[in-house]
Amino acid sequence: MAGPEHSRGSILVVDDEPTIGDVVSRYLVRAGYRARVAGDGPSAVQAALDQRPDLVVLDLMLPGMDGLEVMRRIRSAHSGRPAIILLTARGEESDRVIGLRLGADDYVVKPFSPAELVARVDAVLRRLDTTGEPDDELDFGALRIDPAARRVHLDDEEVVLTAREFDLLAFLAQHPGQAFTRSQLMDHVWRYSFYSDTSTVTVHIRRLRFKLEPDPSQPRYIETVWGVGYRFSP
Amino acid sequence: MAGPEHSRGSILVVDDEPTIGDVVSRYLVRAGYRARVAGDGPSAVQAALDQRPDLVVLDLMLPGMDGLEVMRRIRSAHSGRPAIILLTARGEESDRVIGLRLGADDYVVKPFSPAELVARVDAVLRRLDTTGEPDDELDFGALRIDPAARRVHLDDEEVVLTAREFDLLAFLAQHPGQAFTRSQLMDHVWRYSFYSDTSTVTVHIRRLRFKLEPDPSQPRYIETVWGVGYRFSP
DNA sequence: GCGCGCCTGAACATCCGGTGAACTCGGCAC
DNA sequence: GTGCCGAGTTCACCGGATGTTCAGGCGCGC
Repeated sequence: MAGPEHSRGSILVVDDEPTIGDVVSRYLVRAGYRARVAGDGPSAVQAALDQRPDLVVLDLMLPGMDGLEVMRRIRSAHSGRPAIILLTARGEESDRVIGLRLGADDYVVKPFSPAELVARVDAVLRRLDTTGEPDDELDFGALRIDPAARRVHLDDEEVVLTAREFDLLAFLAQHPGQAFTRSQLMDHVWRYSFYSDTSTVTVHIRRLRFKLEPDPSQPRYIETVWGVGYRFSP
Repeated sequence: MAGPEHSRGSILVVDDEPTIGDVVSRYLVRAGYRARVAGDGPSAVQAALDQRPDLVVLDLMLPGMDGLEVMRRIRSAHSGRPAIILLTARGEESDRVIGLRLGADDYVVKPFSPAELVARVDAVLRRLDTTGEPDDELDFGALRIDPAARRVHLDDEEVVLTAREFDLLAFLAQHPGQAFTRSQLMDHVWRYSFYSDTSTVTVHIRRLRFKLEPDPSQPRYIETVWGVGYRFSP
């Protein structure tokens, strides 16, 4: 789509080996992305917060901080945000599995070719389409949602939501009227590639209703779509 | 929650090594899918046409026909229908990249564990989810059907339908004027491979008519096609 | 007028979402 | 390090919503 001038998305590459980070980022730039490199865990977390990338390419073998730990921090800082592709060494089967459970969007086994990585990045971002939802404030009269500030107001009163609660509400509200299955919500809000149990969604919906709805047993904003899932009604 | 549902989808496994095909299909069946195995390219293409699987697990190394060629044929046969997961040997990296470019949904590198493959299958199918028609709103004047919201309006009045009722109506309306047998409706709406009794369809049609038709005994939208089944007339 | 197929009503079986509560895990204060 | 706390997850239970079955009667097409 957009030419090389207007970037296709911003990507953070985390690898302790400068050569790899360098080559990879160069390929990504050539493919039309904006790319940054971080060489260790702490600076990766920092960069993720500053830069707000759309995707992070993360080497699991990092000095100082475990790669999975980095991933968890990035995710928990802003629970839904960047997609993550893990780089794993051959045979780290357990790491792979753990990584995917923690919600990596994909992984690439080393050694890999830069072309393959780029293809993976393309695939993941294509699948997630929306290169990040817009951060415009959502105004539904009594209910106002500010994605940038991550605040919600109901009748000018602030409603304090947890990270997941906010992400869930924001996602639903960004697609008003559309019905989603619990699995879809898991995909978009939790970013889990593999889920065990969708009842987590149910519970979070309940808490949202408890905090938001005038009468939680008679929801006005978050409707149940029986046999399907939920729908936000403005 | 993911209990022993009806069937989660139909899968075609293509591998020239009987052992692999066998093990994989067994795991898939245990995970709740219907699975078929094909041992070579031509029969894979044939099976894909007959069976219309939701997903194809395709070994790239096939005797007789190149795996990528098989993939192309399957894809071109019916437009983009089945999702495709490629099995590739380590190091066949160019194939993998080409595969992804050609529109494979994922690939798994051999050797892989069956559990991992199943997880991948889950992920791909859930990601695509839609398992069906586009979400465009259907407008027939007084009757409007919104698949995304899963809502139906009749003369600007919302008609509340259950999940099955909605699916049935949406399917019929997506093929206006076309007559379907009860078995076909079972196939498409219920996704059963084997059904004992098609009278379920009859009952659901009745309820739909009751909710939709101005005069349910004189149906306007859902016509009976004697000796065949039903037809939606816009 | 006949027979098959469709409609009807209601009973029956099943599923699903809401709920409360327990449990895990990290973060934080001490 | 220890222990508390909050967020997130998991689980079992329950009641109502939903889906299925069935027998009888009616209507359609021949």
